[in-house]
Amino acid sequence: MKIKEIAEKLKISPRAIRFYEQKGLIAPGKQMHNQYRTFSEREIWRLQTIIALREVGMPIEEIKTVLAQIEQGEQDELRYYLELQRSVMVSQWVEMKQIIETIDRMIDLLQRNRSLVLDDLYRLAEGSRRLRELRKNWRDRWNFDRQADSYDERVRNRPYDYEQALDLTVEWIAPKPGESGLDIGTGTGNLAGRFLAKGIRMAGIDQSKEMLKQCRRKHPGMETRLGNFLAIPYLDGQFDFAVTSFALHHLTDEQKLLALEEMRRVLKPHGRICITDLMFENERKRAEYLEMLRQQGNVEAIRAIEDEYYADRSRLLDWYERHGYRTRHKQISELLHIVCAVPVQA
Amino acid sequence: MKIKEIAEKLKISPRAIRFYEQKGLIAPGKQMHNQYRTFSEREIWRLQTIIALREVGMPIEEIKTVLAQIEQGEQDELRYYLELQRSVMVSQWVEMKQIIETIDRMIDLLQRNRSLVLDDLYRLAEGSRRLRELRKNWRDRWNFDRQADSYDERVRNRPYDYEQALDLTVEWIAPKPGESGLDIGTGTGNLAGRFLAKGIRMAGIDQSKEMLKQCRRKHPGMETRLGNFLAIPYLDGQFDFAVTSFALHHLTDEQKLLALEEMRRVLKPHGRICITDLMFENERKRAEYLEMLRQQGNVEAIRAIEDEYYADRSRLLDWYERHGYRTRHKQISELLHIVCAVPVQA
DNA sequence: TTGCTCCTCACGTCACGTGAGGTGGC
DNA sequence: TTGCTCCTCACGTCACGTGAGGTGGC
Repeated sequence: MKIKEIAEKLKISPRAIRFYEQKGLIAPGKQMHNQYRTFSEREIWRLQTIIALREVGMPIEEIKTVLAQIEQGEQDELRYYLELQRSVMVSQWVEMKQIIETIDRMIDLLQRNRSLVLDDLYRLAEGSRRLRELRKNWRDRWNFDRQADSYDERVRNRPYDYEQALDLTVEWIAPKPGESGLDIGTGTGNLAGRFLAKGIRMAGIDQSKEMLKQCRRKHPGMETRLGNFLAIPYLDGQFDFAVTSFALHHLTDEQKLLALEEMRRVLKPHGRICITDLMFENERKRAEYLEMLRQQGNVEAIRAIEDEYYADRSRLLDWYERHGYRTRHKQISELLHIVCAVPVQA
Repeated sequence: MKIKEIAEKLKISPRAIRFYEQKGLIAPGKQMHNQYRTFSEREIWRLQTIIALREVGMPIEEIKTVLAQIEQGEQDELRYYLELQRSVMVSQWVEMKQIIETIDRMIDLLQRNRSLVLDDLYRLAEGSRRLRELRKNWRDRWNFDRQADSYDERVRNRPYDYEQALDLTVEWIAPKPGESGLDIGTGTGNLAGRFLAKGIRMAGIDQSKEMLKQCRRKHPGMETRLGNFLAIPYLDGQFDFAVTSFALHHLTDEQKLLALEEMRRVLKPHGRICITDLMFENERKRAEYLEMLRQQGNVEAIRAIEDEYYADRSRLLDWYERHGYRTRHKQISELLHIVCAVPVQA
């Protein structure tokens, strides 16, 4: 088959095909005397795969990697790359929605004021940018992939009442038969597993591929997706409840609020949220606690706290109140709290 | 002020500022001997405006136009360009959601099949592309802006029972106090006006700026937005009902189904939809009608029909059924039908 | 003299689109 | 000879990022 023929068959341009060749994704044969390209069956399925992956926005270099892995029989990698691509697209999708909301506010502003309010427009843009950067700055600072093997063990050795907290989380959520829930930052699935044991359908997201691998091994019935807390890889309104344990302290307080918004987005209208994590009652308690550690000379503990972002519980409660939730909370141990929220029925 | 100072103040790069100068958006003074740029108050507010509009994705050439118009006192144009930008962003947002759904399906496929199914992936991508092109191919073929002045008059002269159809639409929707509705392709607001008269909050979208201008004049209390039927410029779940009259026949039958999906997206869970438009009961009736016209030698009427896309009512009803709606319909005159749909309560 | 700020080219990004100019087979 | 398909450069896109190499003022 010559280039024009497949170009028409696959509905792409000959130029695109040549470009893929130039980038090393395909290597069609060339006729000796006139350099015409000839395409074999193998080149054609390669092209089809390229087109399929380009359609969902995957960059050419990544497609190249995927093709090589397929040829080596490592076909599971394809799924991984698609999951990665999904999380990229969801991030953009969430950002785009935020931009649309910003435009809405700008137009609203122009409509309400008779005089021109360019200053206010600029201020709206500044807010929008700040949100964008909050999202962008959330990176995998802690290298979860390498932690995956030893995670369960390390967590078990922690001084707080891990098991008890997870049990209470399930109790407070009180899942009903037929409901389905989402566990944000599911890790190896310790919290989600408790819901699964009660026959509840569960999905879990995590930023670490390795964590999810272990999670799938431990809980084959669970759906797992690779994704970002600030751009949860689900469309709107899918779950009856969302839970998260020992994950949110990786986000700054501002990012935590974005994460709450994201949780709300993927929940059904009356979906409930439960956060089980390390936190302080408020800023004052945090200061007092740090002061105590300083007097004890416990430099290690101080560093541990300052390295992450233990929540300010009062800010969480405040957010819930402003967004029409009724909350319930309990301090499990020195640093461990549970905060559960249910929307007030309209 | 020198370049580094404002760059820091406005949180952009000096390079960006120079670039805006090169593109003619700003013209800072330059010091004689060393060519250093100096920025006056005027340049600073220009920069702020540029930043605000860039933040929402407006291209530089458009920003240039907007800036020129603001300086000439035509400040209403800014709102128009923001509306345009919103409709662009919403289109991309809707497309991106579709791509995410395609990725979801691809991953699902890979999970379910043990062997590699590259063929099926390609087929999914083909479907995705087809939808993209359906959206893209929808253009303003009829130049509504120029029709705006004479629209009401021309419509009134049409042979079908315009007024009666609109009245029945309102009756069937049966709006309750406190509800809010959306009129797709509102034109000069003739249908929306009937709801407004009953004290119902209404929003209207149209592809024509001029139509909307007239609409706003006729109905000051109505919210109007510039936008595309296939990417309605509202976020999800905003309205109790959606109506559309004499608009959908500008879309092909396939595009009509996309438009229905878009309507459903912006409706609350139990939102209802009413379509009042030119259509045929089914393909057979359409053929018979055209045959009749042919026998009458009515070339004019045949051309009018073939130039647009009168709906196939059976396909609409079919779509509603598959998506869980109960429908009710009536033929008003030879070509004019009303189809009303309410979701079956779960 | 050194460090700092500013300047002007000019190439790179990403996935192609779009010519220009030329060759081989019917 | 003419028309068609194919080929290889090579520049353009969009909004900047990133040097390189150089100048003016303290």
